[in-house]
Amino acid sequence: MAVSRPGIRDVARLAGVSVGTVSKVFNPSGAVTIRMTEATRQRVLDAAEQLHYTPNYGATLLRGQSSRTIGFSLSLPAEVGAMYMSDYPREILNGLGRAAEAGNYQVLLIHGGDYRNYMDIERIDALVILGFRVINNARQADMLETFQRFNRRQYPYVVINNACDALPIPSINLDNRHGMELVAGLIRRKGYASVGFVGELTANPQRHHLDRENMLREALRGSSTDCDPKYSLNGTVHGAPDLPRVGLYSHADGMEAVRLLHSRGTLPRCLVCGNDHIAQGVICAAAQLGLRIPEELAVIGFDDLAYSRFFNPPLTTVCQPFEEIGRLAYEFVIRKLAEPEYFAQVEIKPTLIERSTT
Amino acid sequence: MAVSRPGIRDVARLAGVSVGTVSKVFNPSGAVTIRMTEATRQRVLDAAEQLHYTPNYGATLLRGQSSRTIGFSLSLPAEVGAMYMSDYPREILNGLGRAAEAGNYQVLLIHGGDYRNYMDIERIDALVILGFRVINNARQADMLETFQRFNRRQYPYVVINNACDALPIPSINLDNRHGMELVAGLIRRKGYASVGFVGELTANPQRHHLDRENMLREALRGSSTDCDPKYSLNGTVHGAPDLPRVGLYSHADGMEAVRLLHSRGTLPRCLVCGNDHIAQGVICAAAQLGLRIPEELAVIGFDDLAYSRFFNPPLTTVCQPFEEIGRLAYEFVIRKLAEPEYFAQVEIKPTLIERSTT
DNA sequence: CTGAAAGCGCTTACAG
DNA sequence: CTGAAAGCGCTTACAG
Repeated sequence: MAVSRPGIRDVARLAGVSVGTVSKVFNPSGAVTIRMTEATRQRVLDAAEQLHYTPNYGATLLRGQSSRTIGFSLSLPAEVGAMYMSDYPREILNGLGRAAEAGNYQVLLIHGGDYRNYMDIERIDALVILGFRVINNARQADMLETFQRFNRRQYPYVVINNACDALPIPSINLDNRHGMELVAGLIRRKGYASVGFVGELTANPQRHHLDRENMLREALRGSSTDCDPKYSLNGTVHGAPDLPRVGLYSHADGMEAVRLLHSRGTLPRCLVCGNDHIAQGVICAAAQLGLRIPEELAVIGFDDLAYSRFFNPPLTTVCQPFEEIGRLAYEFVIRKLAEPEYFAQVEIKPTLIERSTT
Repeated sequence: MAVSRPGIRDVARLAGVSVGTVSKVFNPSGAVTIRMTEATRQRVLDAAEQLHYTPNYGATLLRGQSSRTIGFSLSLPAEVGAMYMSDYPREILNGLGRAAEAGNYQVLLIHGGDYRNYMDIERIDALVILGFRVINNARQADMLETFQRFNRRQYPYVVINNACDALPIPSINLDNRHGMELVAGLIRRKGYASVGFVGELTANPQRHHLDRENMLREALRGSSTDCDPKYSLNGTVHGAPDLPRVGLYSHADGMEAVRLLHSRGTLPRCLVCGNDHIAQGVICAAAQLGLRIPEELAVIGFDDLAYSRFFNPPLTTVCQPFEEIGRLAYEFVIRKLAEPEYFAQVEIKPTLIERSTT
């Protein structure tokens, strides 16, 4: 980096044009209304090539109005560690990344609490935050204050999985209730006699697991299916180890849940799982116990990860369109960039994918 | 962004100090040797807080020497699409990201061919490239030229899975041969009568699958195991569809391979798979055919993804320490940043994890 | 299109 | 520590 690099004046000198012209060549969408012939443009490009000139990013950023960068923040609770991308954040990122690429934006991964000031310093134009809703989040008060500030300044940001109920924030949320209604419909059709729900076996689980369990129970109201709580394990479980969170994976929770329910004699006919990781653990443990799926135990997941169709057996699950969600997040902030008053809370409808575990 | 934001002079005025002092507070490791009392520092911080001042990133970048940003590039071939992060890149990114976070660096995801000039424009301090070696890579010549330029300028970069044989480039590579020797050792111990290899069923597969098949065959030389090519499917397969690459997933290749080998009557006693995705597909298809694993068909994977231990049955596989590789990549470029002459080609030894598919 | 210049918001060297 | 200033490498407004 110590090497003295050519500047815009060097290129201008070599090409025999003014610096304004060079600037315009490298900044065609800028405010300056210089018009030039293709021959002039080519002469500038040739000179730049010859000198190995590239515009300095810091200077461009300082003078220009855009960093052409979108931040992506995993606002994880402290116990997970600030940087841990599991399967579904990765799929959202793929959708966001491809949309950004098409729009000539880059994606900056932002660790930990840093996301709070990247727009202040103009390092990013917009921010996509992936919410992570747990029962006890030490960062809740801090997030509330941050989002209030963002709103006051009309920053272009959006939260996927709204993690802040106390405030109306721009967000993209999955309609969990609709998802559980689809699941309940399947259970009624199949006529399973009993149903349980498996979430995370920890005192501080993600809230959507608790929500989904409640919504499932409500959707099954009036049916002949037995939903007694004894069939379910979700959150703090007496007699179960509080499983340490390893990254964002929860396969082990599914395995442990099956073992516990089985040993207690309360394994239901069908287990609905808070996500596909848990379902994979459930299938793994059930197979080890010699249970046939779906004849003796039906399993329903939630998420439809890229590889859930290759489970043994292939998983029946609720499909979240993750890449689509990533793309929508991109479009959301781009629109907000153009319309400072724009506000929305987008709701996404999941679908049900029936495979071989039901 | 139209709002006029407070500058360093505003803070200096309010705190009753010089701009140099403010700069030093926000830039403690800078070259200037201003010393101040804790009381002065606190006064500056209070003034900044009151004005909601944050240093402008563009100006800092222009004047300073570091962007404190490391680029991460997935140099995928065009047919995959420029932005597609599958399982193992994600795990490498997690390792890189956490190391970067600890070192106060950010990670910028770089799409497509852009990685070629991000160091030129000083947008990033260093670059980690994840190589993707296919038989025919249209970008090969371009990569060669790029790496030559990087070497000439002593840029801090490192390639994980060296994708450019024609040039000595700083790299971190897995010792595939060692991995396949471990696999061969297991096969000898188990005494499997016949062994095949399943890679990607496409005319343009990843080279490491072909390498691994060859290395396996060499490692089994002299054993009683039958390695006849009829048991293997890797690359172009006559009679098989050329499976379109969906992202970087290859589960479908594993499924298709089992169906084909089975219908031809050449399913071996043990299938070694080019990666765990293929292994998952193999298990899924074998179960559908009613084959018992491992009694009738043994399966060995490669990678040890985070969830391979939860396959049904849990997968025996060669373990790549992906997060460790990400961390090593970080340390590599940080060292190169400090020692411009530093060069290395690091080799990583995989280990064998025996679970229930053998 | 040119050419000379202001200024973005910082860091740093300098004289005190 | 202060205070005034140069300068990083650009973009842009201005007069021609």
